[in-house]
Amino acid sequence: VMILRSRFLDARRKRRNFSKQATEILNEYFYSHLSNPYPSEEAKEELAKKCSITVSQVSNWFGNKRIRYKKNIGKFQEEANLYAAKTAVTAAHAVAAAVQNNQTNSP
Amino acid sequence: MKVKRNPPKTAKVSEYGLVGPPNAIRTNFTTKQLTELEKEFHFNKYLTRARRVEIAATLELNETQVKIWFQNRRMKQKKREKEGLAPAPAPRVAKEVSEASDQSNFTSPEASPNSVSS
DNA sequence: GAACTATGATTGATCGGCCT
DNA sequence: CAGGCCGATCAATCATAGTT
Repeated sequence: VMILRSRFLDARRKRRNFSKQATEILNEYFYSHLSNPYPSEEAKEELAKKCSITVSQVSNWFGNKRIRYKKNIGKFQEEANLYAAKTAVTAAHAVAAAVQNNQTNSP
Repeated sequence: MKVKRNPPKTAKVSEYGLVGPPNAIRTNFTTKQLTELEKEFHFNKYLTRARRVEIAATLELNETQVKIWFQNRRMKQKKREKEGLAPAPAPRVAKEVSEASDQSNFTSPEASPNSVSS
């Protein structure tokens, strides 16, 4: 009878899911840094700005993501591949642009 | 009560090798304990050795638990202060999908501890 | 519309670093 | 050198939003 679960002191816990694009940005960072998914304070601030959320929320997101990812890597495999591919495409575009720029610039 | 990890700062955490101390129970503080701790915190943000011993005895907690509670509590407060002071960047995200993001954020942090024991 | 899942937030506790 | 604090993180859990 001592184990009381009067833990609902969190009236402010009115959570709101992040926008689709915010999640997109966060996942992109997470999967492109999968070997070390620990954004620096600066990186967090940047992400926060891009996602229109607070730095704390970015921290929460990464904290949850890291734990949940390692808890069940399999469940996130699909997602991982998806973002890996996306990053690859982005990189390819960057390379292409660089090449183009190099050609028009070198006599 | 130990969860050995290896959060790499200057290394890689590649394989999240399961660290496995079988025991690691997260003690649940009772409402009374939390109330007392909170009360003490508002009196002093920092504890003296003597006060810590006293509180630990009164609430039936380790000195470590009391110490840690205060540390966490201070961090919590700091976070709150920081959060509550600059939440209104109103960048017109003039793009496609973006629902109304209302943030009734004002300078009113704490709520009242309600203990509605059944 | 209940049952289940996804997800953001909270928090006791640990880790490493720094300071006293 | 021991002990405390800070900052970041973990890990389990809560409560709600979104699915089925």
